[in-house]
Amino acid sequence: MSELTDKQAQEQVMALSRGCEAIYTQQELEQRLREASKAGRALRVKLGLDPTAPDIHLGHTVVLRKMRQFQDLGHKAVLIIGDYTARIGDPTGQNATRPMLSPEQIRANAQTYFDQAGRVLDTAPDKLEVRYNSEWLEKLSFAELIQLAAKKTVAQMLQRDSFKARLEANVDVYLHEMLYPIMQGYDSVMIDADVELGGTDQTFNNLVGRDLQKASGKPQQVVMVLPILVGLDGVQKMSKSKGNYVGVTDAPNDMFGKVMSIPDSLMGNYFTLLTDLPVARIAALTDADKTHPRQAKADLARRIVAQYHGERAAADAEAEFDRVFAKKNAPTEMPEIAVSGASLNVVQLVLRAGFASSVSEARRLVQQNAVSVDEKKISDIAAEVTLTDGAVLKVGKRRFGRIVLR
RNA sequence: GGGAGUGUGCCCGAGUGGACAAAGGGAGCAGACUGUAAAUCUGCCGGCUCAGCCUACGGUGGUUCGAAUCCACCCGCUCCCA
Repeated sequence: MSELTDKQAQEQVMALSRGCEAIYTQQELEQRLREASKAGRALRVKLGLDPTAPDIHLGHTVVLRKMRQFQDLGHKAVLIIGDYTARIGDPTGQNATRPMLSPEQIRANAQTYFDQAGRVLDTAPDKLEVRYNSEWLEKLSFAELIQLAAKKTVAQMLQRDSFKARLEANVDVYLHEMLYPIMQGYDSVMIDADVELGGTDQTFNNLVGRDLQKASGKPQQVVMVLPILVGLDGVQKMSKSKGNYVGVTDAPNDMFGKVMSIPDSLMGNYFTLLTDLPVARIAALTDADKTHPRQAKADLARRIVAQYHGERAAADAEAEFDRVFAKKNAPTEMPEIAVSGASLNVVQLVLRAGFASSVSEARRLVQQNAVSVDEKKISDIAAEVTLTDGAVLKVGKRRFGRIVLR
């Protein structure tokens, strides 16, 4: 890496700032970038991982993409697997009874995580370092822990929003929860982090890292806070349990369709956080007077799908989407419904296809005029459907199945 | 340790002896309208061999012709005092 000019340094800071909710501090970031280039070394950019949630969705990629940006500028990603933290309990106090994870489970989760995160990150050995925090936390003595804890005051710890809110709401805050920020901060000390990335919910923890580094006589890390991505419903944060997510392993067609279903108001946000499109372009795309929202959204969907499946798959997904939802044709590929005999009751057919989880539900769908076979609506629950090989069963707007005779 | 509350369907929440599969809201599903957007309107929203039946209001047992509702014990959660 050659030494950065003033202009280059500023440009990098500008680019790295994109999408960030906050940076502590931007000046320090610029300074760090300059120092690193001068010394010919890569910055160590830390990201802490919870090894309990290995399924990566677009929400996780916001931070991962920021990490990738650093890698592309020649810096090193340092992933910290919070195996020790996970062994002890839940850091947020949300699920008090989270089961402890065995080392094997943690390794397995971490592996899944890398397989998926590798779709965003550069996994070249010189660009990625992986550490487990049990490596140093396990060795920490009680006395050392007390010394660390002595670096922070109770008042400082109570500044954390989640603690404050819970105290005010009379919800229990356990003592050990106060130690999580300390442990995570200690991770930063141990790996000499130059920068730490994290979502807004990690702001406090990451800033504690700065404090502990300072107390240890080390340079303080720059903390870059990224927003929590809103899910497909446009309201709640994206999460698997809320079902409002797009997984990085989702098939191209699903990905495309899911993105098309987001509220228009969310497009700007997604463009900014999930694509590399220049800000000016995004402004034009999200201005309804300049671009029809439908078109802008298809553009967004195409770009996102392309990141995970390639341009070709993205184009195919778009064509398929148009075929099914704009032109109302059956998809080219659909699950098979294996049946036998000459005819079958509609309700049973819907059930067999797996499009309803109970007879009642299947019956309701039929009564609500949601079921058709080869484009012909069937609304009588007593109707017998003549089984033809290759006939298409459609339930609702998006569930299709092809009848296959056995 | 003492006292006071509270536990209802996916979630929130009303219901305090019969008309309760249980108000209302949210989520979800379906239909209309559309751009698989938003907003809006309509219907559905425990299960089944579906004009009927079964299971369900923290658990067990009891009172009663009849209990989500009353009683006893138990379990969980919360608050106050110590």
